[in-house]
Amino acid sequence: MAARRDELTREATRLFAERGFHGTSMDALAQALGVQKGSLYSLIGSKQELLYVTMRSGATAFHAALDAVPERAPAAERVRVALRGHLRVVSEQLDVATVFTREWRYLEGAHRDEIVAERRRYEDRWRALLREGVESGDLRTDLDVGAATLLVLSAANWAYTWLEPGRDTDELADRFTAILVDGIRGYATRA
Amino acid sequence: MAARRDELTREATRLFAERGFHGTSMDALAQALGVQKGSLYSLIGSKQELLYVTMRSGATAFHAALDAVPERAPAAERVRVALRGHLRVVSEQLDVATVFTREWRYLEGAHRDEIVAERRRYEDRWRALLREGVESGDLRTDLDVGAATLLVLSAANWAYTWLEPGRDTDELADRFTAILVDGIRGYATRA
DNA sequence: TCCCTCCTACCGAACGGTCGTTAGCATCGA
DNA sequence: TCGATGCTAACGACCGTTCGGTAGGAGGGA
Repeated sequence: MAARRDELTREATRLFAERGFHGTSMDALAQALGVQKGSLYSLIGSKQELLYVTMRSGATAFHAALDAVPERAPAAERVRVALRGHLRVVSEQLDVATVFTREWRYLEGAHRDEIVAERRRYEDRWRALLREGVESGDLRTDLDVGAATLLVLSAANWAYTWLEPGRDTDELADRFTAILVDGIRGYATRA
Repeated sequence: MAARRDELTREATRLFAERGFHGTSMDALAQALGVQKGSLYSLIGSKQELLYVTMRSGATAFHAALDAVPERAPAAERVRVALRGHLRVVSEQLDVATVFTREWRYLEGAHRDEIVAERRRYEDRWRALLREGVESGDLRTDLDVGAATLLVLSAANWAYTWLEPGRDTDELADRFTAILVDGIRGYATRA
């Protein structure tokens, strides 16, 4: 049941991703559903609520991807799996990922606080993953964990701007991991 | 002369960065200047034009930063200088950088085409920089230049979200460069 | 010095249109 | 019969933009 409501939230996510939250009117949304804009309010309480349900499904998807990272494994392997998971979410739910990383600032009130906290928690989990790698000796002891976290999260958060839906993201994640783990320096110039 | 107009574009950039283009009304802009909204139109032709001048100064700033990268120098050093330049622009002109990377899609018509081309050219210049590093032997011959470019541009483009204005970005750029060049792998686990 | 013209900046009011939202009523399948 | 879904019409607020008018100063010619 509530199939029509799902249709609405899906269409809303798509338009929010394409034109932005403020750039999408309830009227445009209604037209996409083939319906009068007043009719939308028998399916949803407000435009804000529409944004919120998108954000919630984004938060759920990204955290679920991190849940699949094995507790006991070499750090490089854990990074690889985490990056694979993140990029897979982005490519399989590109609109959700786009809205989640770009439009969260237009949430208001308690919903906003909640989503901001979820985003922060996601970053903290990544930071912990890298810190544990240093502590276990898998990663270099002089690694700047803060900078490394920033770097990998940048790659993850920027992916929605260039990732084509349906692309093989596992291989891509592995390439990123390879660069992160071993660096770009030429063999000949290694000190 | 035209001092008042500069004041307007500066305030517009600030508000576009804070609330987004569609989230900023001409009325809010006028209030920030202490003026009636109709009065803005003796200083600027349209809201679109206001967005465009911000985008232009962003494009100019980022390209100028890349111009300062030495032609003949080890690739790692060139990456370091380029990254320093980019992050310096972001921190010194945070609002401009924010609008440039986040609000460009709301430009319309020919202005949009122009700015999109500038953004693409900037990315191409980065890609060339890394490719030349491989060709000169400074960077590993098996480096995936596309993935490496994506990685470094992600870090650059995401910086506006976390960089605090006035922070020492040179040191930060060097830390990023160090990770990119040598990787995160622990010495003990090096193959 | 005076006058006239031009320019910049702003005013207050209004334009037609769109915004998100609400109310009351109709339809229809379960 | 009842809940889900949709309609039409309207609400007040706000949108970006245009308008005619005006204050004040700069510049130039007589």
